[in-house]
Amino acid sequence: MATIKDVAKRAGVSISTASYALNNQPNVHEDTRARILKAAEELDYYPNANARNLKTKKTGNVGVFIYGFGGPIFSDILEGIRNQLQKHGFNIIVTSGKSSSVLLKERQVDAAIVFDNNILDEVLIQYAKTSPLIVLDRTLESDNIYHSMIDNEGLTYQFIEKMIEKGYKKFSYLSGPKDAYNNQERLVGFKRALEDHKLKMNRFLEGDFTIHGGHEIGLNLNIETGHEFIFCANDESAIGLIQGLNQRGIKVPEQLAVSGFDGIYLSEYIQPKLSTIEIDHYGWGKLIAKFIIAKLQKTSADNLEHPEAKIILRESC
Amino acid sequence: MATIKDVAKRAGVSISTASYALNNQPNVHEDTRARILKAAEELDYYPNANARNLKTKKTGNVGVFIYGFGGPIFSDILEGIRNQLQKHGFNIIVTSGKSSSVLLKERQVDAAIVFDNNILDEVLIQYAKTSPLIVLDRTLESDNIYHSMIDNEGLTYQFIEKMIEKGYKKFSYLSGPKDAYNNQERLVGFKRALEDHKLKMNRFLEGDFTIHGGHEIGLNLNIETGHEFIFCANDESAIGLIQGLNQRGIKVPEQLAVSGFDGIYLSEYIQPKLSTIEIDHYGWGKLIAKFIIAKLQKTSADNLEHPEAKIILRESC
DNA sequence: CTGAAAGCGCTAACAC
DNA sequence: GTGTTAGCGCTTTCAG
Repeated sequence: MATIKDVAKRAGVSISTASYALNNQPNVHEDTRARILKAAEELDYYPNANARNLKTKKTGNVGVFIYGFGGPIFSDILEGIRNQLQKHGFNIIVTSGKSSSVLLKERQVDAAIVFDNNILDEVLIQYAKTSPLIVLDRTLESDNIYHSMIDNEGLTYQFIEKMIEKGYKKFSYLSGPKDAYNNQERLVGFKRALEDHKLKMNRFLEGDFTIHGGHEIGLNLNIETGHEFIFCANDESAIGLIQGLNQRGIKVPEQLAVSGFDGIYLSEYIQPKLSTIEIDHYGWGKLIAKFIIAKLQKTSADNLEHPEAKIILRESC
Repeated sequence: MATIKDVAKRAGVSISTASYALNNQPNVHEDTRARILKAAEELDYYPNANARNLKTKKTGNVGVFIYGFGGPIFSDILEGIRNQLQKHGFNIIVTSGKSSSVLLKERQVDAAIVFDNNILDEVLIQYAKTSPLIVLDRTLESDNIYHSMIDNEGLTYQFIEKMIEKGYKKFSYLSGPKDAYNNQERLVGFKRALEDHKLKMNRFLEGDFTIHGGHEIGLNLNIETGHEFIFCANDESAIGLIQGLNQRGIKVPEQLAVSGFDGIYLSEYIQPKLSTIEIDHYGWGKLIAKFIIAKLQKTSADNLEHPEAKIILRESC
């Protein structure tokens, strides 16, 4: 690999002049600059990131740490983040699992966006001592740590209230994993809405946020008398549930009403089309990235906003 | 941030001794080692990756470069790759878009796995001059570049042949984007199978690999007389197609047979269940990662295999 | 078993 | 406009 030294030698200048030219600094004679650039070109020179980063204490990378590569949610958020980041010359690096803590500890990224419960608080706090950090799935108060979260509780509350107005009376909850932050908050909103309207939860169905989990339940659920409304903690569960019900010939929403949460792409393509609480994930990603960029460039101190959401009533309830 | 110098000072040893201790080298007295480790602990010391990488010319990172974060395929492959990589102490870094070329050029990763048509051949060739590279979506012959690909053509051929044996005679093709490698190869296999059995393609439907694209077609397709078989270039198209057809009350497979390609999770959860060519994406990812690890550790020179696949006949044809 | 010192490739004062 | 040089934080010879 050619180094800046090679370029300098070939162009017949000193290393520093080469560096200046290569970094588009002024104060380099045009002819010299041209010679240097040409030499770099000929040698297939590309700066060594480690050396540069070591010196400048910056990497130009922003890390996104997620708990898994799967799922329709992350892909939208990631695309939103990427879009903004790359517009401003930052690289997006996404990782998951053990690698996350390593990259964080080694500071391989200038800023971090975290959506992974498995990363320890202390790792985050330590990281935030020097670099901005955004957490999306926990409340962790510390300097340099910022939050942006879905208003799970409020949105669920609103939604259930709307359904009550619509005449539903018998509400059940199909949950996500017990330890999932989103699930917990949604459940709180759900319960609170019912309480405030003097209703109580009909039954609690334990799911896992997956289509598979919902499907199993749909296949085996005993259908009660009285028009039941199953609020699913996310769209995937709801989709699986509906598929299972469909297979048994149970009509949604006629015999059983169902709704989801997230507003994933698929929710429009099932039958009946899923009613849900739609989160603007792509926009959320952009929002987050914009904030990070501002922080890194110290341009401003905007507030980090929360993602936009709206209730979408389609056919399933 | 504490550096190794701080640790050494606090432990009352030289920098080199500190380095040895921190890197679990032998030849350090246990007491000294303990003192150093304690100092490191107290100072929240963590090695600076850039300095280390600059010196060792290694990063411990393997990059995966994909054309987008969406889609059910990548998530499985990525999980497979991650699983293996992390088992062996490597980090997975995934990125997309402009960042890909940057990370590649700057050699921020010790090895690369590429599944993104947008990255230029020359960038890859340049990268491969020093580091192993696996391409999954193009044929690019060069030193240090390895391939692992789905046998798109062969599998499609086999599948169609099987369907011909089953009695189908009228085959149409629902494509992916024209420029997608996978799509092209599948089409070749499709046509060849028909030719070899003296049949010709009934019609060519232009899709885009998405549920949405398939759905539009399903909604608008004019149903011909004679039992038509629509081979979809991927599962998502097929799923969309079936949903569109369902909405119009057209029965699959009774009135129209459909099949997909990929074997995504969802394909089991639609009605009718989708018949498809299932690729073991997770296993593929593991395979790829294993090969990379061997290369990086120079353990062996295994051949890089191709992903496993099998034909899954469910209900849609 | 421990320390001194060179050097990885680059940036950025500082001098001229 | 250009060159000299220190030094980022670390690993690793080489001496002792």
